[in-house]
Amino acid sequence: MVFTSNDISKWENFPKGLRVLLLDCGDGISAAETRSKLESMDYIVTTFTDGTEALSAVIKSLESFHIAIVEVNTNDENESFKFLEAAKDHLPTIMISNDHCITTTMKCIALGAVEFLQKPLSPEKLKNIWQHVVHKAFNDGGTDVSESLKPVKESVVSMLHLDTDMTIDEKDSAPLTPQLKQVSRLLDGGDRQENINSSTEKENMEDQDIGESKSVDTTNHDDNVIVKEEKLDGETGDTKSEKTDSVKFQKKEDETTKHNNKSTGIKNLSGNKPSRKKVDWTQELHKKFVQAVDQLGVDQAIPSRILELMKVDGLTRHNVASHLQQKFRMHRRNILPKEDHNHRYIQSRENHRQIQRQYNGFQQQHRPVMAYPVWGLPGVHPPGAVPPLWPPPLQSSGQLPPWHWRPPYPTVNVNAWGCPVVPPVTGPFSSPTVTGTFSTPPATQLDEEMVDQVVKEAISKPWLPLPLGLKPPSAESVLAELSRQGISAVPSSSSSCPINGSRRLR
DNA sequence: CGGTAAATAT
DNA sequence: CATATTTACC
Repeated sequence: MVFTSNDISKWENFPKGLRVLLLDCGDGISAAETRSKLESMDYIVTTFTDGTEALSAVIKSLESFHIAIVEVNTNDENESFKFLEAAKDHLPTIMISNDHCITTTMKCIALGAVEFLQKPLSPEKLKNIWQHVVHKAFNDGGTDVSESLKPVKESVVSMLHLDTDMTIDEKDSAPLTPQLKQVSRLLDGGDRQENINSSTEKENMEDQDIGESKSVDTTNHDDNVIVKEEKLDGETGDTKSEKTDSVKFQKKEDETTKHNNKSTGIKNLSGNKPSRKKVDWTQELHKKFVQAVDQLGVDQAIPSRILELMKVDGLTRHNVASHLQQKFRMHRRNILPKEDHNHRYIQSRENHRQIQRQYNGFQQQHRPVMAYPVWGLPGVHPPGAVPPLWPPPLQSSGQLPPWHWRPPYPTVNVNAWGCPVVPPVTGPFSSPTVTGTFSTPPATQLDEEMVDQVVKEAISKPWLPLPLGLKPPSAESVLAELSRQGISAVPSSSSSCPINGSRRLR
């Protein structure tokens, strides 16, 4: 697996080191108790009994706090509220109290507290407060947010860059910035995008948001839609020549099944001027491509055939050939060594590449959710399941990024609190992401690093044959599966020859 | 046509 | 600077 025991331990320690400003204007007793609880969480606590001092500390950033927790004393609330109002813009501020009155709670929230916690505090309640920090760091960008949150944001950003970023289509790599403008989709009346979380705007609501929902919960949320935006080609002066017309990649969903189409890869911009060139190999498209190749069998996967099977209008044989060549065969060669002498060379070279390449570009964009998603395509047409989402649809609000994938470079800013920025997701979500993605390679003795490399490779390049004994389904199995699903043959034109073996003449 | 390499675009 | 995709060629 991708995990090393080390990583896991880091996970568990995660929120550790969060720097908390604790303000309790009342008796020092409850403060001491609270402090103790916070410290038991491994947070670094600094207690204040004077609101003004506390505020001063926040503003001067003498200490870099990540979050403030303020005790609301039933008798003297004002001091607390005063602090809250002044500090809320700088730090996410949580109010705590023995007073369980809804009015008090409401007031706290209304005044800008990110959360109101009833005492007694419990580890459960304290465990996730870091989420407010991240939320604040992100959504309250600009302004007066405490400097201490900057590093937090950077860390998270770099982490998210891993996968998030690209998912949203290079241009608006702003998923990280407060304004995640999902303007986009000016295209076809498609509008599948069911929800685009716009947690961004209206900062005023923001706080309440959190308050109500009880916690920011950056964890999961099922897949969301990808904000995909068709590039309006700068189609400048296309007046003559390019008879671009036909090139609208029509995605004809062969699968009539519901198929939640998340980011639609190729979309025909309504009325757009057909993009003349440049095929966008998105999930949809690639998926078709892969299906086609699969059906044909790697051996007979030949551009023209693939093209037919894909049934994508406007796609040219060349596009396909190129994709095929570049994405499949090229790699296959490097991986499936042939000559012994060259072997070593190639191998090491490949390794080297991997290390350098790190996560970016194509690979990043399309990090598969499953180890061998596409080839497996058990669910190509299956009415119910549409498994392989090549470029994983993480996105918007609570996409749960595979944070566990250690970025190649230091992502976690040392100034940020805690070790890794891996959320201590404890819910049901954590496992799915992490597990079952691929079978452990039989790499008994191999160095962990190496295994890691290989696995990453496999994960990141679904179009490749699996290394280390993992093998893609045979064409037969794929066909079998297809027929099992009632798709015994490819309909219409030419190909209805389910038996891939037969090559056709043409 | 199918494959590649070189050229470009990102 | 590396990768993705398109073009040019064989």
